[in-house]
Amino acid sequence: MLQVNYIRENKNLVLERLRVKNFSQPQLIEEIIDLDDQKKTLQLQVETLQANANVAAKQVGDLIKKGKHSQAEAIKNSTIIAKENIKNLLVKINDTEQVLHQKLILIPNLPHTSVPKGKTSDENEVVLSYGYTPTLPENALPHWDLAAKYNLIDFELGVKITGAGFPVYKGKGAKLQRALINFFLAEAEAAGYHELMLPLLVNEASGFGTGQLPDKEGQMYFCNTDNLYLIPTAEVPITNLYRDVMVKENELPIKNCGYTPCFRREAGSYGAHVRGLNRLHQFDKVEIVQIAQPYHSYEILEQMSLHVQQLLQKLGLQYRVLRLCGGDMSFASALTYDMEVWSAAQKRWLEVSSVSNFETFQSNRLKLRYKTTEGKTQLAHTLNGSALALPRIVAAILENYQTSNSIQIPTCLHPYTGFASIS
RNA sequence: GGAGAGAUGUCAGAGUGGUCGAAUGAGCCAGCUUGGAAAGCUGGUGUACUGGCAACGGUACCGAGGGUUCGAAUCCCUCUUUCUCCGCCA
Repeated sequence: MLQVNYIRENKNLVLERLRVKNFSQPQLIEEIIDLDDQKKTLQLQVETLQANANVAAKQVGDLIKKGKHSQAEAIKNSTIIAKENIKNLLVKINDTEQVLHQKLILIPNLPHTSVPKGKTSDENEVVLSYGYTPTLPENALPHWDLAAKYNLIDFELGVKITGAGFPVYKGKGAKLQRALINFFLAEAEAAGYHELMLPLLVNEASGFGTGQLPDKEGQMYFCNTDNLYLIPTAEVPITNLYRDVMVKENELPIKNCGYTPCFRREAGSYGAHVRGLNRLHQFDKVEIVQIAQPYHSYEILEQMSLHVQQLLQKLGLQYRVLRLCGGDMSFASALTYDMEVWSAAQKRWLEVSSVSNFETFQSNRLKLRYKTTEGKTQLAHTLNGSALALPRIVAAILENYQTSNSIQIPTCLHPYTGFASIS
């Protein structure tokens, strides 16, 4: 959520930046400023009345103490009208604020100046490519066939007990999952992240704090009886740990990480491109999250991007880094890098990580602030990234490391799997 | 799930319907003191919105939301949450 005062003071810049994100309702900016003006006028009125009422109430107290009851009664009567006015004005202010808020939360975050213009993922900018395309054996298989061939993942069993998109990992397939999680967590810890184990269900305030609500309500599973949402990413519980929190500047940057399953409804996405592990309703992910001073956040974004890239390098996967264009970025992000690995048998890029700087967009909703060493309070910047999401990594490992009769496990995982190949 | 007791500032912890943004203590910051430190002394020390060029003001906030009242931290209602006891349970 943007700050009203920022919008007011930088109206033209805001409008220009929103064009990069292809924002379709620029008139909202003017409406927001108008509503804020109205609110201020009303607030000034009501506060004047309240100040008078406070004085009057004090006078009544004094007069009663001095035994001047008739004078006290006179003042009492005179305040009754003012009270009515205050009440009405407060209702008006509340209404205005609500309309203002409703409009404000429709404004996406402003993209960073380096964000390319563009409407679709075709216009994302390839920042760098790394690694070589592996040479596969003649009869190379896509990962879903490999998963069946080596009895690693059972998609049909998942359909039976839950539904499509909830695979059952078996034997070495399950162990590979556990190994990847441990590898990712160990790497995150080595990079200075503090490990957390988190609730998988969150309340509405948390969903709002990180921007999933109201924007992506339909993407989250919802437990009606208890009013809780299943988390679509560990970003939600981790970042919301700092909702309504004031941190000290010398504590920054705060680096947290956590492994969680992630639940996404992915309503309306079916077909060949979501086959196998390409898109799931439940998947595992290690997330890294940082809270930083505004003047450090872009440097930190690069560090986080590097951290993710190093994971991919250690896994020996060919990847590329994209800077998302305005049209492909998320609502809340100011700058996002997507990492994609090459899925050699499917012959396509798979997104395995997304690293974003939200600047103050989340922290304004969260009321996550820090006190500078000079004693000023200001909103912190929040950043997060997947490091990494498992299913597509597994897909790429299975496909890229296949031989005609086995799958070789990347060396960095051997200490975690306890085996070097699957056959 | 049932019964009871709580929720006050950074923390601990007072608080009679008016003099309460809130005692007291600790912490923290600054100054004095000191060769330096500790102790001691003095002063300061919440957040949000808002008026004003500023100096300096105003309003709101005692878990959240309503209500009673001229006036609410204090009384009433609802909710959230913590603790204790009982029940159930991995």
